[in-house]
Amino acid sequence: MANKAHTVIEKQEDTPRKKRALRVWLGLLTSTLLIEKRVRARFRTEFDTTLPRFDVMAALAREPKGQTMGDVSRWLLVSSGNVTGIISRLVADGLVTRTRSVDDRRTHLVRLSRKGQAGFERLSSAHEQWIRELLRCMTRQEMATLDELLRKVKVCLVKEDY
Amino acid sequence: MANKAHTVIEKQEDTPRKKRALRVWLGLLTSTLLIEKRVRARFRTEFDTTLPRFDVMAALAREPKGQTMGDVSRWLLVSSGNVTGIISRLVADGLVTRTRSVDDRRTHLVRLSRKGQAGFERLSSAHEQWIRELLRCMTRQEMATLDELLRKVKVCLVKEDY
DNA sequence: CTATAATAGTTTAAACTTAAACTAATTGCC
DNA sequence: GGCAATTAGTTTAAGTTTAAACTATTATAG
Repeated sequence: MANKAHTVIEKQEDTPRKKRALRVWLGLLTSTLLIEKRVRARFRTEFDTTLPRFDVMAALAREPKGQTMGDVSRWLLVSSGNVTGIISRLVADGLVTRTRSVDDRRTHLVRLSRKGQAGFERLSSAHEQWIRELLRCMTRQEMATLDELLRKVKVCLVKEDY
Repeated sequence: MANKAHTVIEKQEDTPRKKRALRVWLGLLTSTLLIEKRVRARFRTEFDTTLPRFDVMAALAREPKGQTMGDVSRWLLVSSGNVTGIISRLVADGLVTRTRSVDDRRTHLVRLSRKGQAGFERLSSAHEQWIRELLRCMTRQEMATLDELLRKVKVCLVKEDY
């Protein structure tokens, strides 16, 4: 973006190798944003809830026995303060229970309430259907390749930056 | 996530076709989040700025003659209220100028100031370098394929949901 | 045992984000 | 011309997000 003085037209084909990684990154970002926008909108209009709430509920649903705030924070890759806020609202709505652990009184055991479980199942199956529809025009092979490449990206990231 | 009662172990290989799209979506989300986290951290520690500020400056840099708030909002896929806030802070910092248009007095012409241009060039080249490093272990061919598939995802999205 | 370090969470301040309501200006229709 | 509909942008309220400071608890070192 800084030094394009030497080339008036910037076509996709002649992208210099320098910009290849940048182009992949922008592609990732845009695809993700577009899907996110649609999913957020449907959570709001069809279920009057939000994507972050769903994400936290999905994390909790993985462990019916319950888990700590830190588990949720690490799984979702967000800060612990962030989890505190969302969990608090879910608890206030009766969808989640939070109980102080007895053996380690620093930690809290959080889990979906019965109401939360039922709610999550409805959200989850709708969500899955939305994603399937959004990616409907991708072939099985394309999705497999994309999945594989994305997995490699994640491996790269862990390898590169510490 | 809802109905995994019939299978205790969930391996990646035997993911039912139902979950393929979901898996791709989670891969997209996670890769993007991981890169974003690293980029945010470096913008903060090395330049004391934020990713959204950079995004807006990058959008402005595309049009040295200036553009409207709406142009920026549409380019970045974010709400106009969002752009208003970020631009206001950039203006307050002397990095951006905002002038009311004469011919259509509803619109504002926004553009990088000289200081903003200079600042953006530094941010931009560092940013490009970070991304290149983060994706260093991806081969040229892998990046080309990934780029192509992501482009197709975007086409899908536009086609599917209106 | 006790002081220190490390850990789990919460709180706080600031920024980001959105949708919805709102203001101001322009366009279109008659 | 004049009024309705549209458009550009801002404002508002609520929620999300982060980093940093803080509290409470547990682990560790001597």
